Amino acid sequence: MSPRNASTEPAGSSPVTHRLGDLQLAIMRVLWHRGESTVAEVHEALREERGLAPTTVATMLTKMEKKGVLDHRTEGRRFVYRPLVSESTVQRSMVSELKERLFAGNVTALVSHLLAEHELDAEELRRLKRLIAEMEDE
Amino acid sequence: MSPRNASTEPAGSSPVTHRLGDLQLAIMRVLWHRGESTVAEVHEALREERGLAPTTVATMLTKMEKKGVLDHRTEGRRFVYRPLVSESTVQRSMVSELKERLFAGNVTALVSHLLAEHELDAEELRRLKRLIAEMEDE
DNA sequence: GATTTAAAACTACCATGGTAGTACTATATC
DNA sequence: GATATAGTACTACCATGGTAGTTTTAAATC
Repeated sequence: MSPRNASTEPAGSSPVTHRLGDLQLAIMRVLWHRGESTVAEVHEALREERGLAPTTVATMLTKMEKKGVLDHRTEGRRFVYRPLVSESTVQRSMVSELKERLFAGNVTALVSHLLAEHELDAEELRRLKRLIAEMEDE
Repeated sequence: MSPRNASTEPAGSSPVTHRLGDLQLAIMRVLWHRGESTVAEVHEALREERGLAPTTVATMLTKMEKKGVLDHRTEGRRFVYRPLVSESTVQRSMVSELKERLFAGNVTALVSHLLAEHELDAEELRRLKRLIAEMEDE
């Protein structure tokens, strides 16, 4: 149940930008949750929220494999896909990109924006305050 | 010096997603800073960091105008462009999108991620704590 | 062994962002 | 008035994300 799945990070990987589109992210989410999945399983997992053709999912998986964010092995006649980049890596790189592009790299500006424009309730504020406090005494 | 520039927000505008690419953002930044600019001025402003052909900038401006994020008036034979969406609107919509896609809409999760993975120094932490405090007594 | 069938391979589109060359046009200049 | 010129218009390409149909292949079943 540990969120840090270091094994999904290849050692000497190229400086891939890990920028993923919407469907790609949805697919990765499935794989991150399940560890690995066949095309049919991914398709089924996305059925409700997207209702895509199975071939669409398969095509995307192929493209993503070429891109290096996932991998597959063969099991009988099915492909079993597995993520090659961790969720936190993708989060880090996509958040960094946004931070750079939209806030000139200023983390504080981004956090301020979040506090000001994305309503947090009292509970959430308290939780964040605690988090910052923990951050501080380290 | 007020960051809330409501005048750049059209009243009954369509629910445009305000998703901008990298160059588009760079161009908007120029316009946000200068208020308005000719093609040549935008081109010049981006010369150092990008070194694009003038026509590239012009083409992009045309595409962006069709998309509705900016506008132009004619001055002599030059076009003078002006933003139609404010920086904070674009920030809000792009940050929201990322939050949705990557953190299942959970603001706190995103902020936590920022605190954990994007090193803030003591000063920044203090500033954020103050911000949260202000947020709380309102 | 013949046939159904499930799975991947291949191919094809479309939209958008990014990049830029070429064509046109209307001033400014000689 | 002819010409140089500055600016926009038009056209074209490429990459990537998204979507899916058609073809091939190999295994399962009769």
